Amino acid sequence: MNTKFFQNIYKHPLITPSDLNVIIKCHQKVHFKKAEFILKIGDQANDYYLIENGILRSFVYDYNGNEITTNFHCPNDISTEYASLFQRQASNENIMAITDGLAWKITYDLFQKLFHQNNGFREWGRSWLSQQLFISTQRAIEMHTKSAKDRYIQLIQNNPQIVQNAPIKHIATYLGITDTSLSRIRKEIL
Amino acid sequence: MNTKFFQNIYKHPLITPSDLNVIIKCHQKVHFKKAEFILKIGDQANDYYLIENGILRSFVYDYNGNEITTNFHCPNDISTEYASLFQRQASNENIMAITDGLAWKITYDLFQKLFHQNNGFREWGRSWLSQQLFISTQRAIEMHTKSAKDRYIQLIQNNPQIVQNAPIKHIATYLGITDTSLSRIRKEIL
DNA sequence: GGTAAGTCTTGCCATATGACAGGAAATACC
DNA sequence: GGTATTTCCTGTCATATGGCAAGACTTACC
Repeated sequence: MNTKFFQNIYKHPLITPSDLNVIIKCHQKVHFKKAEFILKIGDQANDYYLIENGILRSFVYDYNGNEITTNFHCPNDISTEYASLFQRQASNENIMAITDGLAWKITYDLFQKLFHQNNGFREWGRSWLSQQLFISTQRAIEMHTKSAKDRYIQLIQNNPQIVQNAPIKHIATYLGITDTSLSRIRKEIL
Repeated sequence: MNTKFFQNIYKHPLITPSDLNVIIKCHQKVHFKKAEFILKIGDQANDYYLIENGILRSFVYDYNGNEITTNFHCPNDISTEYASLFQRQASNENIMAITDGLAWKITYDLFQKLFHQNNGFREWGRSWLSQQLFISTQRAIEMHTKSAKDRYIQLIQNNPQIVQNAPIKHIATYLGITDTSLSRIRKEIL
């Protein structure tokens, strides 16, 4: 059990070391394999995953049935479908592994218990949600203030592991373009 | 004091009528005027607003200094900058009134108090945040799966009040296009 | 090792949107 | 009421990206 790993994710001034121990105990080790589904559209998310290594990807389908990658989840990220987990609804996203990997999952019930029992965890939870909201808003803004090329360069700089491991077609839809265009952008960058 | 108004916003199975009364008492009436700043970039958000009537708009600046509208806030919406309010940081968005209006605000301290004292309010809060996150994600997806024209038509259908009250340039940046293009789209739709 | 399946690149042409600038129309202001 | 300001529309041309299809290349599999 790698305490540093959890410490890094559950970082909040109100979470004490003994809180952290309680929190850690609520997690369960999970190995995942490339191409494995972690969550399917229509199912209810029952847990969230702290990724220790490997990469996940969440995606939806557009009106033509094409996969649109909405997010990549890398080591030290938390992966889940918020609306499904926290509002107990059917998921509207798929989550699938694009590499083999290792994660720690926590169930909704245990999350719920911690959330109500532990003040620090509660604050952390709210802060994390609002942080995710901020990231999501930023992304929406960059989707139309930056060119596809700039967004790709930014991805290379911030998440080289994604660029190295994910197939071009998934990166392309994440960037909001076709694989054809991304291929041209790559050529241009060289 | 319009109870129905609050009831509609603070709708959650775990919020009892007496909870609701406590919650309502924490709010304070605020009138706002067209072009008034509710929040400025760099300031810390200290409250959130339940809008009873009128429209607010939040916006950022792109790398060229142009205003980009990130959101409109209509009657029965809650308006704030989440990251600033909940993570006690400087805001990275401006919020400005585009019409005169009336809102009810609640301060961070009172929100915080309710959040820790009241189970139903806490659940509502988390549910609301994850709902916002869902909306934000949906918007990011639609920004590249739908054409600007479709997004505009959708806006007309879902939020006619915005189309009627906001100047074209603000609607355009919200849709991710220029006012020139929006003008052409409007012409085409007729 | 050979076939099949999937992945990436490239060429051609179409289209949506942007940049800029001029003008019309509406609105604000003294 | 008249000037200034803002808002909106429109024309021309440039550019980014898409759609489609062919081919090269890689990977998986029996």
